[in-house]
Amino acid sequence: MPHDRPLTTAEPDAPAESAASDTGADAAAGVPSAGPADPPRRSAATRAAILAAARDRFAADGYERATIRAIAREAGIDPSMVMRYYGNKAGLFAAASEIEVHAPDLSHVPREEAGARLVRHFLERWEGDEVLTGMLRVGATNEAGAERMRGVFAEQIRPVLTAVCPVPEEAPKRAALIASQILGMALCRYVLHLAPAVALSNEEVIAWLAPTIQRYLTAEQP
Amino acid sequence: MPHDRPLTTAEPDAPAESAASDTGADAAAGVPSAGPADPPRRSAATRAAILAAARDRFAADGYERATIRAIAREAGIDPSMVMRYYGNKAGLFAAASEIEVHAPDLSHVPREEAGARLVRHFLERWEGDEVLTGMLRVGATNEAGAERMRGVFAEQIRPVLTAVCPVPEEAPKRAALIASQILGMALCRYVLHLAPAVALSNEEVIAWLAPTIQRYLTAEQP
DNA sequence: ACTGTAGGCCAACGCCTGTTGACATGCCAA
DNA sequence: TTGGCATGTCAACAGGCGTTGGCCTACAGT
Repeated sequence: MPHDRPLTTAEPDAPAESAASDTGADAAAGVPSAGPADPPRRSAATRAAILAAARDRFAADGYERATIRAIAREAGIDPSMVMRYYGNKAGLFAAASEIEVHAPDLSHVPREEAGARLVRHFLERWEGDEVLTGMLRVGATNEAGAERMRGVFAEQIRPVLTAVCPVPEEAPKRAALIASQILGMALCRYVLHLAPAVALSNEEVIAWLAPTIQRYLTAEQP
Repeated sequence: MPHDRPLTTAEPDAPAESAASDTGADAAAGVPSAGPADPPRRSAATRAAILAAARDRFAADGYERATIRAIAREAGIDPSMVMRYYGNKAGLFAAASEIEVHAPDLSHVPREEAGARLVRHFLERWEGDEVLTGMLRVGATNEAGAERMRGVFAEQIRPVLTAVCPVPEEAPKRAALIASQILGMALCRYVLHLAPAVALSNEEVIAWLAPTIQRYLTAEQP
């Protein structure tokens, strides 16, 4: 049963070079010139096109239904190019699923406004970037997607809350509670399309959820 | 692109009979003898085995990765039997994904205990039946799965809350809020396996979530 | 005892998938 | 000018998928 290891091998050999030649692999990661004197690779545009198409297809179709052929077609290149630049499908996903949540700095926000601030930020974030919805989709079915979401939680959400948490040891627990409410609302609105959840206005969502988040963040443990 | 209509055709021709002979199709739905004088079909055991295996595979692997061949293997029969009894993969999924949430009757529960009661019920429900986790998984990626979850919400969750809602018109909105928190926690604990969410004891979850649910249920609109 | 039919298996179909290797092209340095 | 190498295309591979139709077996009604 080869599908028992969906793509847990993504990290080890993700940016695999088929030939030992690809020195400019980081160009696609957002750092155009990090090496000592690397020539601006002509393939940068293609890499970016592949990555954009991959994000699009993964977000819309999930991991399994998003095919390399469809991604290549959308990027306007041959499927074999995807393999050359990203090794295999798992490697492509690993590269395409790097997401930035831009959690707001709460240390200069009045304590009692933190909840509303958080909810509003994530609401806007979610509606402005369908990749987040896609990650939720993939994270539910695919182990690598789930791992990516755990990473985002640990590296981007938890630290922000730890900074404002009176008792830092409680931060992970409180962060998980907050994540559960925010992800749950995103799931109902943007993935499941639950009618009453979709019908809520953004301001309604904020008004209802902010006190919840506020309590998870600052109330003493029950 | 044939995968643009994943299985929205599930409902129309789900229990398709290949030959016009299968009069006992409802036997698998839990009603062993509903017809006037139907002979107890010998195939009932096979149908049940297929259904059990299908629930298992769909829940563990999601819709796309759960293959008919694997389901048949687990049920100990030939893949073609699945087609005979359930028409196609979409029909099998439609039959296998009928879930009963058994939402508790809240009309005889003290108003202020309703939140805790709900959280406890769903927590136990979720831990006792991995099919619920599977539905969450499938609902995130697959349109038919999402439709099924919307159905469960509309037919099993909303009515229970409408019965105890002071202003019945607000019931859908409040039900959606409650669903967002409960599904969100289930997502973090049982699907994403977010470490701090998994680490929470059931009593902790209840203590934290009950006031939230209670407020969504009974507080006046903000 | 005979026969119709439901239950079940087997082998194959056409299609799509991820992945690979051979081959063309064009840029850049020597 | 000539070589090497990055870029890219094409065609094919092996395998898995959902699905189909034919064939065998055994039970039930007459």
